[in-house]
Amino acid sequence: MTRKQRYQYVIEYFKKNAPDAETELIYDNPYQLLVAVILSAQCTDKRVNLTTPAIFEKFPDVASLSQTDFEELFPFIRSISYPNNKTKHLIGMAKMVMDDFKGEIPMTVEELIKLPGVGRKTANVITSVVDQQPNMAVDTHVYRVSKRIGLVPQTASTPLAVEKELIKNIPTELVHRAHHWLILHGRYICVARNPRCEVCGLRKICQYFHKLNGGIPFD
DNA sequence: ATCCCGAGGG
DNA sequence: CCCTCTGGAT
Repeated sequence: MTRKQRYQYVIEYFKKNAPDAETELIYDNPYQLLVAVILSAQCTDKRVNLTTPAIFEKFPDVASLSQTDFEELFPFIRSISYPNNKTKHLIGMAKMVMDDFKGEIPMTVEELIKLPGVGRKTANVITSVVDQQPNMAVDTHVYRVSKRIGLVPQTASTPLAVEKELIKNIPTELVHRAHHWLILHGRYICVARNPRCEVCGLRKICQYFHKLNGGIPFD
């Protein structure tokens, strides 16, 4: 099976069997989305949603967030992974937006990754969701699933390499939906440990499944 | 007990 | 490339 055929198969599958999201990050504007995504590392959306309302009430915009300090913000972040780092990142991010970007959250990947706490994955989320740019955020789910089902060569060993490969092969108009599909498939079916291959409609073309089963297809 | 929905730093 | 940060989910 060629790579192109593989993509066609996977896209057709997801078009017919789009996974449903149980929880999504809750936000009203780009500022809130940026804060939520920074907080989401190694943490469920559900838990992030539990903490953000209080943060958004106390700090309704970048300007107010830029004026707080560690002691004031930390309690809001306390129950999320890496609270020390994330508290510093949020304040640093807000200060830089005020000082270097005139209080407006920048909307290019190159500018966004200059912000503390914002790496390539976060920058791709912001630009694609807020500005509909055809960017692919490669988090651990997208990375794992893409490699398992063979959308990218096994030699693609970094998130950036996987991102380039996916962007090269997925039609621009489908990038946003494909991102969603891969995330949710990874979150609910193709989980890191003990993937639920028995309920996965992609196992027929899945290299990882075949490897787990000694190269013998399930059906 | 062990793993996990990134980023920064050495 | 490796390590660290960390609480919560399971």
